[in-house]
Amino acid sequence: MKLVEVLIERKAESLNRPFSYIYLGSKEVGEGFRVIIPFAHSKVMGYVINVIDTNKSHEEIEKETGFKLSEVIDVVDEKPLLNDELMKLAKRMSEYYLSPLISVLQSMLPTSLKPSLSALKGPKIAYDSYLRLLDDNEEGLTPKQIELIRRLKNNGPILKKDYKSPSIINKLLSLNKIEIVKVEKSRLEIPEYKKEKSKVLTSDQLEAVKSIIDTDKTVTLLHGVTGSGKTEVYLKLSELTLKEGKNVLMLVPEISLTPVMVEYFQRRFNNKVAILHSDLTPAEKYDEYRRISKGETRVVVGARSAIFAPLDNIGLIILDEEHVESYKQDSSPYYHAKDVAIFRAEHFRAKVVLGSATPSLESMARAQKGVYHYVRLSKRINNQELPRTSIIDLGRAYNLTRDSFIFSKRLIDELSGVLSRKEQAILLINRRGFSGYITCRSCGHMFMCPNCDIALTYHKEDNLLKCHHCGHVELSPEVCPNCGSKYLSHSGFGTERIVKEINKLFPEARVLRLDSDVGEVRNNIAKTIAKFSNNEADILVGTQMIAKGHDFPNVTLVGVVLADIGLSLPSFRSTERAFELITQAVGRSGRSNKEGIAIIQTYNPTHYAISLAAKQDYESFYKKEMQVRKISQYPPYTYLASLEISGQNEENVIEMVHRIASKLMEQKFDGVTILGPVSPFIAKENNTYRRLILIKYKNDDKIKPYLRTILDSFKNKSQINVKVNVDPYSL
DNA sequence: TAGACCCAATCC
DNA sequence: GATTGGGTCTAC
Repeated sequence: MKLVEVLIERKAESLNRPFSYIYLGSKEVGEGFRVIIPFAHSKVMGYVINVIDTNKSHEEIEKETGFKLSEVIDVVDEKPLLNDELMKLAKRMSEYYLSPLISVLQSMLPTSLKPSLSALKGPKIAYDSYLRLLDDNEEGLTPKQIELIRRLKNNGPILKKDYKSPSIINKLLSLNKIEIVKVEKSRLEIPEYKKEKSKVLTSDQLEAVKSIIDTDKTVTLLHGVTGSGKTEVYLKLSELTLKEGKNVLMLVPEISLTPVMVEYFQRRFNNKVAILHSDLTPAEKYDEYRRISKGETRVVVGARSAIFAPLDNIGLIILDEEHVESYKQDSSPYYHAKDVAIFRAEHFRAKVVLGSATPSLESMARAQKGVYHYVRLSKRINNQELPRTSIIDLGRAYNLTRDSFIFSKRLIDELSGVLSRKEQAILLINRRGFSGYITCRSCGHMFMCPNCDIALTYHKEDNLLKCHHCGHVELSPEVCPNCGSKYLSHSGFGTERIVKEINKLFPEARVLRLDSDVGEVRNNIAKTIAKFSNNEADILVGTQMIAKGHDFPNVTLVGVVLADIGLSLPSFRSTERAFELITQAVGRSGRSNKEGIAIIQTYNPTHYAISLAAKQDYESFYKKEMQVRKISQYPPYTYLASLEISGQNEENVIEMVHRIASKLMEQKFDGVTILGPVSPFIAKENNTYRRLILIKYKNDDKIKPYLRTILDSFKNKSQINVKVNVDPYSL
């Protein structure tokens, strides 16, 4: 008899422990197999983490453990889902991030292979059926049958669906003249490109490649200004890695950047590329995952979750635009793709390359300390000039006209210049929605989400108020429900408002809009970007997603419509984020032989994040911001973790968070500071109340195990949930 | 007094 | 996280 220990698919800390079952069947089971089991009045999927063979009887085991044991209903898999390396990785992540192992596994695997009952409804292997010749003896056959036999003889197997007459196929099948062969097919179509020879590198690029190859450090920070040709360095390094017989994992920060990167790799390396990101359909993702784990592909390109690609024998992992926050998953299981990359690289003795024009302070600090190897690319290819940049102070009346509240005189002038020269412009804003929030001008009433503690956002397109956190939707009101006034203020502005403003000022201009609302529909991002690249529009209006990576040669004007948004967000990273966004946006302008300019509109023209971004002066910003971090003792001077307590009952949550905070403070760990309890940015979401405790620490060897014991102490409390976010980005 | 509704307990 | 069952509320 087998005693099977399984993790349950539910991702609550109170269920983060193995449950034991009896297995009497004859199928193979072991670590990494999924099983279907009864659990608390329902059926669930379990993930086996241990199997014990025993001679003891059912009753004896129950007496020993004190549990009533149920039987495994069925074993789902024929072999373990993950190889040794990935299983060890999952365990290491679960320890480092203090996240339940089951939720790490859930996010590592494609939907259809997750340990979850719903996965069973997911896609299966797809096949193409081919007709293959067995016997070419034509005796006694009709002319039509002979025709098919000869076609197969001359051309080899053909797709069954390409041959229209099933009766002839069936006849020949029954005569054993032909057979049907099933071949696995991939449902993701990756376009083919003409193969290209590798480019001749500049001396800077060559030196960078050489230095990365030579270093004995695992991680290299490749710090290259925008337009310095980092991509060519990636490609050269990949070429060398592949030559050595090792494989390459290439990460990009946004799904929308994958097609471009895939094209680069396809042109160089001939159909060896697989794609992995969360916008593939479940079937496509399943096929790519299988293709990779069978070793049919040697390069994987994708966004954050591609870091879990079941690629073996990895020699090189590249994170392009390493500073981008989307590499950090800020929901359970919390992980940063950079850390996972390093974990995997250590296992394979592979190299990690972090590329950026504006490295995160954390990475730069590590490079300066010598933890990472540091390589600088300081020249733009072809010695292109950086765009001329102007900061426009929106607080000065003389910068504005009566025609527009949003665009300054200067920006309007530059836009009309771009339009008349048939060039292109990008306008950037970092918030979505038509206007931020609606308020009543008479009584100040705010329209709030009934489930969450945040304001509803007004969407012009469908005239609805939407909650961006729980999905609550309501009709946009005509009058204030509080005082009956019909004067409602639509304040703030987003991409929709800007598009409307352009339509008013330049009715003839062709405008495209790109933000996460547009991007929700599959492929829309790629389509919009392709249209803009093809000069099918004059102006592209978008949120941060257009600031990164894309190379639009005809763009000569970049406008940051309101640089201040983001500066005042309640996060110690907001200044860094604003600096990066503006720097990257400015770098989009003038990427070919035409001169580019950038206009930054702001109410804070003297803020160092804005003035230094305008000058593209990373070094000064780094120094300045590091001082700020040092004074306030934030990363990279300390590590940060947040402990979240949540539950339906607000009073219980508050009482519990205070109890834990004082317990933590009593410990008086060396180099550990406890902050809070604090209310998070969103203190109520979906009728669940949340409170946070922030923990700053210099090293984790005392505090992490202690946090583990706190989590463990909640294993029999289900009204209150606890989570720890290690290295959090949003609070 | 049945059905609706809420909450806490339990899960091997 | 899902289900259950028991307690309380509520409408006729």
